[in-house]
Amino acid sequence: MNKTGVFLAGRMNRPTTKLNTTESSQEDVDTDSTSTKHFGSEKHHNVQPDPAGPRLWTGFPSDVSLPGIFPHPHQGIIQPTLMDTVNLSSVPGPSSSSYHSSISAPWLNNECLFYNMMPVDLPAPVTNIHVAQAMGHQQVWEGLSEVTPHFTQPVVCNVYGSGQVAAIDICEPTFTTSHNCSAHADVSVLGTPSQYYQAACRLYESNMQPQDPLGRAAGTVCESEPRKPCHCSRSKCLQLYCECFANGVMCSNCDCSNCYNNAEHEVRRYEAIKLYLGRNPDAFRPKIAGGESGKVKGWHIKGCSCQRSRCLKNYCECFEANIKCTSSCKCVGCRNYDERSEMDPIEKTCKDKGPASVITTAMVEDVCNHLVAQAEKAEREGQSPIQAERMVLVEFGHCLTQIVKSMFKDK
DNA sequence: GAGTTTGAAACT
DNA sequence: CAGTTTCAAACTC
Repeated sequence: MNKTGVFLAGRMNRPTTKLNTTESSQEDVDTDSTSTKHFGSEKHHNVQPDPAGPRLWTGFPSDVSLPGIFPHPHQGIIQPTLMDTVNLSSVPGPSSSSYHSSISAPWLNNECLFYNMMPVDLPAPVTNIHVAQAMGHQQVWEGLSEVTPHFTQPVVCNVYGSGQVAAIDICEPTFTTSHNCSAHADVSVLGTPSQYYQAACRLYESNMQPQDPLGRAAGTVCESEPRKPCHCSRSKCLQLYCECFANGVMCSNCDCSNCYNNAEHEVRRYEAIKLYLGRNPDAFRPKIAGGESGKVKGWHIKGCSCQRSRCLKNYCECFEANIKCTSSCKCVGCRNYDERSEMDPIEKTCKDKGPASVITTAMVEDVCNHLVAQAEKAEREGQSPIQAERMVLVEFGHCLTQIVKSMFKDK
């Protein structure tokens, strides 16, 4: 069971492969075979490699000039007008869902994005710009948070079947409106899948560390705060059952057996990470939104599903996180509700509640804290008033997104 | 410490 | 998407 600080499981993009950590299938998850499988091999995705190379993107072609778009090969700007020109749903490919299998809208921190792409039949010439477009368009697709292109984190982009991957470190994001956004991108092609894994994991690890008051609670193997050891025996600590793995932490001083969540099993660990990110880009995100600042405790984005504990025992993720259940929860007979919010006095259930019970006072306080924190951050950094305002607005957008997701998750 | 209960994750 | 199984943490004795 995952507990406080464990990560959000949101919209699923289930692959056809399953994560199998049993002994009988260990080899399936090992080295080359899985690299091929998880990188969308021809076999797995029924896509034949293009003899001319990847059709979507292999980096910045030296002969492509994009004046005004990418000023130079390592400092690009994603133009807003271009973002609206590509409709991914209309792009032919083996699977429209697998084409843009994973890109997440960052919520609270600078964690790494893993972005997988299938080589599809895009009209030539296809350039890196299409990636930018795809990313921007996907952002628009994903919802409110996604239309705010807060690309503050590195992006690891894998072009399926191409044998090439790229790390995109996008910085200095700016935000104005959902149709007017830009981001500066530093893009470099990494090359082989193994390089991808290494880069992905580096970024994953580095960005899982606590970074700011709005960041996740979990750290990495190098975390400074003590962490409860896991006791996994069957999952090899490579499933989300394992708290360490779910928190993006390598097992250390745990009581687990047959653990693969360590540096000795990097490849397998990366495979698992990538698989879960492929299924769900938010797989390693905190389940508890906000709640890192002061007395405000945040809220459980997905909500609990308790049946018997009445949400009064630590079996309940909300209770254990010391937060109240909301209408996002599917619990029955809940006693862990915010008395300041509307709650069915008879059933004491969090089901089928309106926004009044979704937007709890804790949420409101939390949002306010976040906005203040953002303003203070801007002040510390000596940002201009306009930039400070922008930062606060971006943060507000993030908060709203989470609230909206909570409200409509089960609707 | 062993066994049971619980609910999230994984699977069908 | 609902039902079932698996898993590991929480809990009880």
